[in-house]
Amino acid sequence: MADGSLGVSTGKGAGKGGRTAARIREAALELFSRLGFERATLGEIAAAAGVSQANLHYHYQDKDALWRAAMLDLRGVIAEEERLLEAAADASALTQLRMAMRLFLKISWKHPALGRIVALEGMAGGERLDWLVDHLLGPRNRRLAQLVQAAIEAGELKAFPPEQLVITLQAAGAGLINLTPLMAANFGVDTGDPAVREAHDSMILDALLGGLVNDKKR
Amino acid sequence: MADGSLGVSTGKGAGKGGRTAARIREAALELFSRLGFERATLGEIAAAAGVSQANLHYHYQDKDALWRAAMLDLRGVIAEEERLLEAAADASALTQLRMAMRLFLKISWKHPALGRIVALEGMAGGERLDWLVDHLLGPRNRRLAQLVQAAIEAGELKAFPPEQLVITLQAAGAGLINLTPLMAANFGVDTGDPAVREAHDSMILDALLGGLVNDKKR
DNA sequence: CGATTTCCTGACTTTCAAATCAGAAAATGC
DNA sequence: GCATTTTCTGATTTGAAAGTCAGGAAATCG
Repeated sequence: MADGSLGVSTGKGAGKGGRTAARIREAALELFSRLGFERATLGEIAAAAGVSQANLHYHYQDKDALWRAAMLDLRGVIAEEERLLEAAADASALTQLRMAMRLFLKISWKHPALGRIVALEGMAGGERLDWLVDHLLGPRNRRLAQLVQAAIEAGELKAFPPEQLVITLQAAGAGLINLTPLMAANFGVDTGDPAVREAHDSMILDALLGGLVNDKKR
Repeated sequence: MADGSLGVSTGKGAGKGGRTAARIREAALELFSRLGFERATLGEIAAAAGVSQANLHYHYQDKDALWRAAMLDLRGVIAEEERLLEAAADASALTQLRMAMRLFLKISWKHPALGRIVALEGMAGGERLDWLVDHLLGPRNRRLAQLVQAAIEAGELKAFPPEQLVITLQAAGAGLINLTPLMAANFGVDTGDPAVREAHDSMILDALLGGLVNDKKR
């Protein structure tokens, strides 16, 4: 049964096969998100996963299907974020927003593929972006925009267009993480260094987000 | 044959040949920066430029050479930025930095290809990124980092790692511009709208950069 | 155990884009 | 005008990656 049925174990003897499919998706996610859809070849993905190239076609019909399956693995990441945020639904909008930003940074360091995919496909447009908006990004972004809107209405945040603010905060937060190769090539800075990461997070939280807050509330 | 309509060049003398090559580079820059090197095909570029695919190989040896030639067209953009900044070399570091940010936004709206290229190749790494750092990005980024360093030493800016701040400000400033297709797909927002652009620029300048400045200087 | 299904691979075919080439068209020079 | 060079194109070749397939290995089941 080569239907490429998402990581969830189907019970019975899916032990080995499911793991192989998962390894393939992991390798695919890494390469797709770093290089983009066309630049990442099935040969590379197969090699990274330690399987034959033909095996990719056993588990997934074609390259597009593999791409979608790999992207769906990120749904768990988004869901976890949502779960944690809902636990704080009672706090002020600004507090929730700060928490969302912290979560976003944490997730971006742990799963850099998500931010890279947004950047890659968000610039290119087309069918894959539409698919991502439908299946992964749309609800999350709209929810965050509502949160920003609420913070503005509560007078806690300067009045900028919520959609633009959401996207810009994400771009600012994920920028350095996405641009790890540039940091290395241009400055010799290693973003794997915990000191770099901490400096980055406090820069985003203290400085950037701080600048958006209404002075009277600071 | 095809539709050789483009024949009549308005320019005189050596106008035609140079103009054709320039049109090819323009089309190449747009497509390379939006889609990335491999996703952009020579066929598309040729069609966008209104010439045959073989013509691309007449003016440029191969796809790589065309890519580099298209990138070099951006040197003029960088040089212009540098020229304007040098005119204000006497102002305080913070003033220069604000000016640099304004310039960066203006340039990013006018030449969105530059920001997209940084994002695309800066994420992927590899030979093309190294080439870009050597020929286009390196000096500019290091100069900006020095400016930030000076502003910090003058006590005008909070003390964050200059390289990280430079990259993050660029990511924040170009984020929405790069992600124009995402803004359209996810929110139906058209970044061509002047109102959107103005709101974005003031958001970046007032809020984000404002947040980085030392309170005592505000 | 043998039978059956699931999983996986090497070898092959197809497809598509990059690169080449011979020569036509247009510009330039005499 | 004719000759020469430059510019450009259609047709073709080349190469690399996607996709197919027959069958082998391994797990599962009676």
